[in-house]
Amino acid sequence: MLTAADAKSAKVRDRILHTAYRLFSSRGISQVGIDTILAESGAAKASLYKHFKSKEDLVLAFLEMREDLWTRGWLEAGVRAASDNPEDRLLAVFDVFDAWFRRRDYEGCAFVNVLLESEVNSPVHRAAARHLATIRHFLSGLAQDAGLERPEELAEVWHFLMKGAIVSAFEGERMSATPARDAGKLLLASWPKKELTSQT
Amino acid sequence: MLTAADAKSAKVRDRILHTAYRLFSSRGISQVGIDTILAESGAAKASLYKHFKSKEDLVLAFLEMREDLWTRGWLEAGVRAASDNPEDRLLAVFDVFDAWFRRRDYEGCAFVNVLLESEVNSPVHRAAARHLATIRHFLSGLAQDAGLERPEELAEVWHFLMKGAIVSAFEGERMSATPARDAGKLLLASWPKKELTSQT
DNA sequence: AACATAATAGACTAACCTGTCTGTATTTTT
DNA sequence: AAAAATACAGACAGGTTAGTCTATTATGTT
Repeated sequence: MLTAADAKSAKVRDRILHTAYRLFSSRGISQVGIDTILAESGAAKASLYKHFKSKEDLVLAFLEMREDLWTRGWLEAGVRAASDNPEDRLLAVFDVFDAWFRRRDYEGCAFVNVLLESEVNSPVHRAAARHLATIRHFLSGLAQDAGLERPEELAEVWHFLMKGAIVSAFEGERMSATPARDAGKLLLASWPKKELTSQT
Repeated sequence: MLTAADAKSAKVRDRILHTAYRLFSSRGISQVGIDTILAESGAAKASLYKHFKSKEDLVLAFLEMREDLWTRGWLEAGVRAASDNPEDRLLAVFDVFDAWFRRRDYEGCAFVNVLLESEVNSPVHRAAARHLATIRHFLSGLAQDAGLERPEELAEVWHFLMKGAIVSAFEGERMSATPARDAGKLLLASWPKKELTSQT
């Protein structure tokens, strides 16, 4: 049963997690201390350690939230809204990225950032890799729908272009979505397509 | 005049820098403390701060050294040794990467790592971006030699594939050089080439 | 041999970090 | 209204960090 006390407790957890989300996204994990999160969320230390057993646990929750909000709620939704055609949807990734890179508060891809700053094979590192695989899974679905051969290999290569453009944008090259999109178009044009076995 | 005292002084500086190089390369900047570098190099704290005015200064020296050893001494040299043909040299980047990714001590690209873990617009961040631009400059030279149109755009896209493969390898996908190379080959095949204005 | 230079060793400051624990106020349940 | 659960505030422990400073030792120069 869901009591009013539980609801309030969840509220504090949310406040902490949302503050952590904002701070971790923009400054990275190791650059944000527990105390900062507590100060900005107005929560007490005991509350944090009631809802999360450690900072690492909070980071894992942040990554989950990032997948919800960024991967699914923003990237996938934006791509699906852009077109009904699977090939166009693949290209639309870079249109969505273009708007992202131009944001003044552009902060790079949290999954890549966390992956590179965490210790190899640590739970956080593995989680970041898992969330990146989720993105590739979405891409290979699009490639499959587009009737492309070796959809998983295309997804991998597509992800190379995405990650490369993300890093370049972080270098200050905020227009990098355009050449990435163009390269993607060239690739798609020469990528082998499956024969249709039946027609309507 | 170069005295023997200067030579000894330079020796200590080198010992510190080489140790910093090894540690920064494998663990990143913020995960390596001054004390660790001193302990492993057997140098004294005063010696470090005699030769480098701060940790940031040491990091900048590390990045310079990384360009010498990694970019020029390893990547560029390896690519040039692989072939005389400019297009083949572009593809050879991924052959060199393939061996790199398979190393047990593969530690990712130090420039990308440092770029992502340093504060935007800080001296270290800008230096990392500068060293990445050096790599692109090398690539666009190859593209130019290959007679490709818009050599700088090809270099940018090529760098996307490289950085994407580097990050993927860090996720654990140690075979990522192969699809990157294949995608590069496809791209090269459809990339426009300059008309020859004269022939021998 | 005397002097100068530079290295080593390590104490120390002041600031940060994560995580525990104590006490108090607030709110919810009974 | 009493009891239980939770949040808040903050002290505290035990660790790390970058950088300064003081001695002492070793080496090179004159």
